[in-house]
Amino acid sequence: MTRVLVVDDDAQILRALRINLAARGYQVLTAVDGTAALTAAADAPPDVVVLDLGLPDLDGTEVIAGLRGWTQVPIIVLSARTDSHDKVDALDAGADDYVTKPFGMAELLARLRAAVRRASVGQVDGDPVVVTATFTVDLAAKRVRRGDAEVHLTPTEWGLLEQLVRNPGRLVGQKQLLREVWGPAYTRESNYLRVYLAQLRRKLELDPAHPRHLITEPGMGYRFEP
Amino acid sequence: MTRVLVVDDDAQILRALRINLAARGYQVLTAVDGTAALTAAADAPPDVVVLDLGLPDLDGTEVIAGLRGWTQVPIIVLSARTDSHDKVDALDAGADDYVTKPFGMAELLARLRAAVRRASVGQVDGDPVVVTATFTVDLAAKRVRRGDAEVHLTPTEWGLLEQLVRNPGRLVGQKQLLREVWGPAYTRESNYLRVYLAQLRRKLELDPAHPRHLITEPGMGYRFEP
DNA sequence: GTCCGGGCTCAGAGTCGGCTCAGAGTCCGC
DNA sequence: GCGGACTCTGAGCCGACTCTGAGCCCGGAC
Repeated sequence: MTRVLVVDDDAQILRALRINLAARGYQVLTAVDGTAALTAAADAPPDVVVLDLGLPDLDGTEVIAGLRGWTQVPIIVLSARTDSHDKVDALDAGADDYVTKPFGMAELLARLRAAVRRASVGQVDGDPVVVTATFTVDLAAKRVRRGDAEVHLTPTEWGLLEQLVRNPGRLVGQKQLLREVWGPAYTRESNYLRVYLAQLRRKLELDPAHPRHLITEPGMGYRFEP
Repeated sequence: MTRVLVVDDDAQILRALRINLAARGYQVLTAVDGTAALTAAADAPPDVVVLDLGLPDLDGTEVIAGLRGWTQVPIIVLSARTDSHDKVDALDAGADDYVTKPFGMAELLARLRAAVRRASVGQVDGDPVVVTATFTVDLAAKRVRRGDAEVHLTPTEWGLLEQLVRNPGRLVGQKQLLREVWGPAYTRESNYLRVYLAQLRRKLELDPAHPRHLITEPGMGYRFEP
């Protein structure tokens, strides 16, 4: 469960955030001033901090600095100040995001999700890959593996596969494929597609005669089925 | 140098951003529509993307999804829409931040700094020394050892090796290598690559004719295999 | 049943990209 | 001004990739 530390001296806002966050399955911790926030965070490190800038005891940037001294937890700043100077200060002090009051709850929640997602992807280091039952495609590294073995693809084969994999489950038209891989002058050479799709299937499919992931849609185009 | 890809169909904004970013030491790449943005990013991966939502060809969330399919690069969305619904959609699609037009340049720059800082903390991992079976590369000290002996590299050789070693296991395109080592005017001189890769292999590989770490991907680029 | 169009497979020809080597040009330090 | 290192260029060779054409299969139309 994701733990959110909400820091605000306004009981109204605290209440509203507590209810909304709890309803969405977050575990909510609260603090009403800067020192309480710092001790609470040190006590039980949260996954994300929502921090109001107008605290009674400490300046907002001090709280941010206090947290940043030892943790990279995402910090979303709330503030009534719309002055760009305040925003710049808070962000440069180490905040991740800055939302001005009055704020929409939907937007705040979306920014919260974005911050948490970002923090969590940073932990797993691997490249994002598309996986099927028989092969895996690493779009960033431009690599394809089938089981343990690396599969070598030619530029054309890779271009074709990339187009299909970038639209998982969706039908990609013949013209579109031809345009993206061969260029706009080749949109009628649909036989190229047949030849190279056959090669891809031979390299990637378990049973090339009955493909399960690189599907032909007769007369229309092709589809990659994850 | 931090590379920023700015995507906007408004020439005014493109110009303003280019000037402001370049003045602060960023390297600026631009694209005027979604497909150009996706190919530009695949061609030369930027460190951060500034993306306008109102593009002529693709929907903003499609561009975000297209990037998120293979990279975790920070995406800052620009938009004239203030509707919270749009913000939620963009953030949930994978954007990192959402700035509404008209925006203050100081604020945008601060959010940009925040996004880049965040992305860079995860990367610092470990020592800047890359080790393979036959040689070791110390990126910080700019030294290469092969067994006990120090190997001397010329500036060009080093630039090439550095690019490859900084992307271990990943394919680095010919254009990208040429741009990074020789400059943007040389992106077609792929014979340079052959000559210098051959030299590197002669200096570093056990069997230069059958390289195990500096791999050619015909028609696409080269790959460093740790 | 026959015809026809779209799709699959296979094999061969031509081209293109990649490797190697050697030599000329250029830049820098002494 | 000289020497040496570095960078660039060109030629020959080779292998791989791309394209093309022919034959075959399948399903639908007549």
